[in-house]
Amino acid sequence: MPELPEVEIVVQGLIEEQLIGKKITDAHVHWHRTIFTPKVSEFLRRIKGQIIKSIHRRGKWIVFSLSKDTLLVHLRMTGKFFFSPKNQETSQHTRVELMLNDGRKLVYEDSRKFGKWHLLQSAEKQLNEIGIEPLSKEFIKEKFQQIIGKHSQQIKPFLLNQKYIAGLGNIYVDEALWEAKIHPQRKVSSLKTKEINDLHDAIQKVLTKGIKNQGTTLGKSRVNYYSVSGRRGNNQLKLNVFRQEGLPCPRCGSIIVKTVVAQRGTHFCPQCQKA
DNA sequence: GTGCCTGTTACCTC
DNA sequence: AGAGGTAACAGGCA
Repeated sequence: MPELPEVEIVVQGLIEEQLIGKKITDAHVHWHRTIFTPKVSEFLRRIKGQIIKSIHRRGKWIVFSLSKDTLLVHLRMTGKFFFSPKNQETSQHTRVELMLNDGRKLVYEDSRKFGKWHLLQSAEKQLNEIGIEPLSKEFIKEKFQQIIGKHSQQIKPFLLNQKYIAGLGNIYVDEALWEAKIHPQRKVSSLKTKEINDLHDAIQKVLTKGIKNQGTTLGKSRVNYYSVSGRRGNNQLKLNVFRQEGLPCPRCGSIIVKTVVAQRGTHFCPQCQKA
């Protein structure tokens, strides 16, 4: 599910729902392996009584600054947050609940159980391991050229690797490569300066558009992406290549194809994006 | 029912 | 270093 735009909308939703300033009075963990660090018993003991001071996004991580610790949450494929009245019955896919001092609870649901929580004294180590924020003012063309360097890898797995650029996933990588007219299997080292610059702009364009459209919600079921307030995104209606195989390319009219690159379903226009 | 697919990442071997 | 495979899981879909 969630890539940078979706995580950004989730963070905005948590803030809109007035989570900042609330105290965590208690916590329930229904699936122990969601809590990656520390042990569940210590997690419960430590998180109780802490106040949520601020919330922001770094790559695909949600970063909660608490009174004493930092809580990092990665939604992976199907993680989602919403608020419920404290006495609401726990639903099937609820993995963690944080009881708040305002009569509500913050519910974390994750049907596939891939999501991970870390409660840490400092999140520096985890957050320093990931690459540059593509929507930050530091992400300028010269910087991107430098990051691209002379890697021999294919461009698609390079962009998916969080240690180079933070926050891109399968949807937005396919969209950005289409936008920049670059074949997903081009070697990074073969890209010309013009192509790198085009790709830089394309990355910012597709992410900004995703945020503007409130994220991408594929399919109809509950396991897909929904905002904190339960809204679907709209970006799935605006995609140019992702899951558009068999349809005409919006730019040239050739038929969009789907292949596998780096074990991931990959969509591109064979006419606009030459190998 | 069966088998295949999925928006993420970590880990393994070659 | 990087490619390719597998795994963690559960549900949707043909």
